Amino acid sequence: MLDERKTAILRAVVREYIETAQPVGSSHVARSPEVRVSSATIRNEMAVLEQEGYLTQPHTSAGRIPTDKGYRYFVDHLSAPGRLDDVRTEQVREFFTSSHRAVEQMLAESSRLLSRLTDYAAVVVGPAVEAATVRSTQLVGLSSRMATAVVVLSNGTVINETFDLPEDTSDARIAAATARLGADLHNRALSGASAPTVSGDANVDELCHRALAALVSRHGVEDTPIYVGGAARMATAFDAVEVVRSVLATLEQQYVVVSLLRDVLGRGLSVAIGAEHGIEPLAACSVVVAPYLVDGEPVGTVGVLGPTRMNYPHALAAVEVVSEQLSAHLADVEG
Amino acid sequence: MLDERKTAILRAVVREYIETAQPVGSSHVARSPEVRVSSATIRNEMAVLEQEGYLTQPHTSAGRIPTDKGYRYFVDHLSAPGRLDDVRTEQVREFFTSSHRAVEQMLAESSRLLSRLTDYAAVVVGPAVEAATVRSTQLVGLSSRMATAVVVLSNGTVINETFDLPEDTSDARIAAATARLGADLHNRALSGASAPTVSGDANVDELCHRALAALVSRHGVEDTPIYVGGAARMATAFDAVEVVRSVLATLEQQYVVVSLLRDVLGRGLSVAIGAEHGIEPLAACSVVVAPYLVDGEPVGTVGVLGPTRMNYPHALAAVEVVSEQLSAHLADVEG
DNA sequence: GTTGGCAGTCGGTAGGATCGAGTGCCAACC
DNA sequence: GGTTGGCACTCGATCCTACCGACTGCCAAC
Repeated sequence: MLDERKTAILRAVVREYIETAQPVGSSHVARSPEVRVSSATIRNEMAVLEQEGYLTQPHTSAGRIPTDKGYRYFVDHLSAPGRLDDVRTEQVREFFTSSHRAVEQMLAESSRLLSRLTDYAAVVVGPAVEAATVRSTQLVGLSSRMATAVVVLSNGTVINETFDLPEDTSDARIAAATARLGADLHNRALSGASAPTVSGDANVDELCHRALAALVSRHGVEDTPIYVGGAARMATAFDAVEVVRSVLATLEQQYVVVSLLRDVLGRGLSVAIGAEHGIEPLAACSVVVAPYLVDGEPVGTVGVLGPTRMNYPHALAAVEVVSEQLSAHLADVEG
Repeated sequence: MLDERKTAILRAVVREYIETAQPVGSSHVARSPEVRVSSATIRNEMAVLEQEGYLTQPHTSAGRIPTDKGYRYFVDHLSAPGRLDDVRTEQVREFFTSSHRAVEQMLAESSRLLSRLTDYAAVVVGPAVEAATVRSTQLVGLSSRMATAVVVLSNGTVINETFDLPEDTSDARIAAATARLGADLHNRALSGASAPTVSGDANVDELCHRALAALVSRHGVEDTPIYVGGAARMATAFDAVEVVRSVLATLEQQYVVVSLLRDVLGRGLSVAIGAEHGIEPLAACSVVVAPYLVDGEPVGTVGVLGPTRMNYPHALAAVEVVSEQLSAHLADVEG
């Protein structure tokens, strides 16, 4: 735990660095009104803060910048909760009252909204397939050889997969299989679904089996869809083109992002700073995430991805508001 | 039309510049085996090529780089058709024989494949909703207030939208509306669908009306989904971070990309170089596109987006192969 | 028409001087 | 003993200069 003066100095350094992206020196800190000692004293304190790992120097004779540990202390102890300004709050409210699209589109647009609010990239992870139950199942023949299986889940999402038809499949058999699957799956979780009970017709059984196999095998946790909004803003956040490239490349790997955001699903509004999340190409990034809830249960997450020197109070406020509003509007769907 | 010698020189300049990204001087061209004159002669010829707008100098005393017009002449007259090497061809074939996902996933993965093949960003525009007919319609109640409408189209894509339920909607009425919509829409194009014929039940009519309104209003040409693969590779193609940012920002604007790729839908395999496509933020980019066909009709497009100094023969070959394979595999669905 | 030669241009790089923001340390001070 | 002003020192950033080298355009000779 840091004493009051170190606290004030650390806070001033973090604030200043977030704003200017320049290493901050003792004289800058001395100008801050909440620090009432001379720059010499500040220098001494900053040296201590560096020894203890809260600050670092890019090179001798430069100012200090916060380390991951420094940012961590800042978000845990030094930053006020943070509120979204009225204009932005209004934006969010207006967005959610006017938007009435399918759940998938709503999530995609939420990610864009969150990105606009914060000027960082935003990520939304869709509701977990496992947690939802099946509301409706439908098999539709597309050609003599192929069909598609469509499932509507209780959370409002729709998943579909195509599969090959067995020989000699008639429309009647597809209808029969639809009915059978509907009965078997209704109000059950898709993930737990086993092979359907055997009917009299081998062809129908085979149909059910293939449809179910296609659906289950391709909609596990790793396959949960993600929606990335404002990826272009990463290019403004970092000036090293190589960092931009590797961050964007990582964002394209759906399963990495899903597992990253899923990790924090149970923790409520939270922050992962720099290397904390353990994904090496994103070591220069911080993530602010919050789950959105349906019936009090977390089912998915929204998050903001920015440089470690992101504006945490603002990002936290934005993520919180969006996750709340999203929860409220998804509750309409599920309620 | 250029004489043979100018042709050879222009070709050499384009090839060299594509490879090295450095302005190429007369002596470099002289080293090319297909040019059998001295560098002095080449200098004269290059001066003419510059006057005529095929080449330009970044500054005096630098080599020449091709202009958009120069690239245009190159792709129209100077480059061999281009074949994909065997390893890559095999990759494509393997990809398409092993991939049996829903149409949407197949398109998304195709964009990633194309990006891997070329090392540029790739874009796939989904099949036009207008061209497809309805195979199946289903309304599913999600809560007492909301329902979702799911439509399977003949091209294998599935679209869905949620809408508010009127008061006092029973499951029976939803079923009735499903049946009515199914009858009205079956084998028709969704875009041409008008309000369904009036039934005896006002609530059912209202249901049909709302479902149809939600579906039609949000699935026009502008709303066609796009799949962008390998956007991160734009960061490698350009070193100016500002260009990267504006290109990525443009790629996020779905309707811009859709209209860009739709423009060339009827033209077969084609190339838009630099400013030709008229989208200002993409002036530093070229696009190689080809439609994919179902029943001989173009329904969507695949394309590669790279810097104007992209490897056109290679990109053309890759786009062509992928569009062909995609057509063939979508034919399975629709056939 | 082609060519070798040559003067001239100009970006890029290397070396050197300077500047200034910032540090660590120390002696003096309260 | 904690705090402070002062001071020597460090080191990146900036600017200048010189220089190199890759070009070009032009011209006279072939």
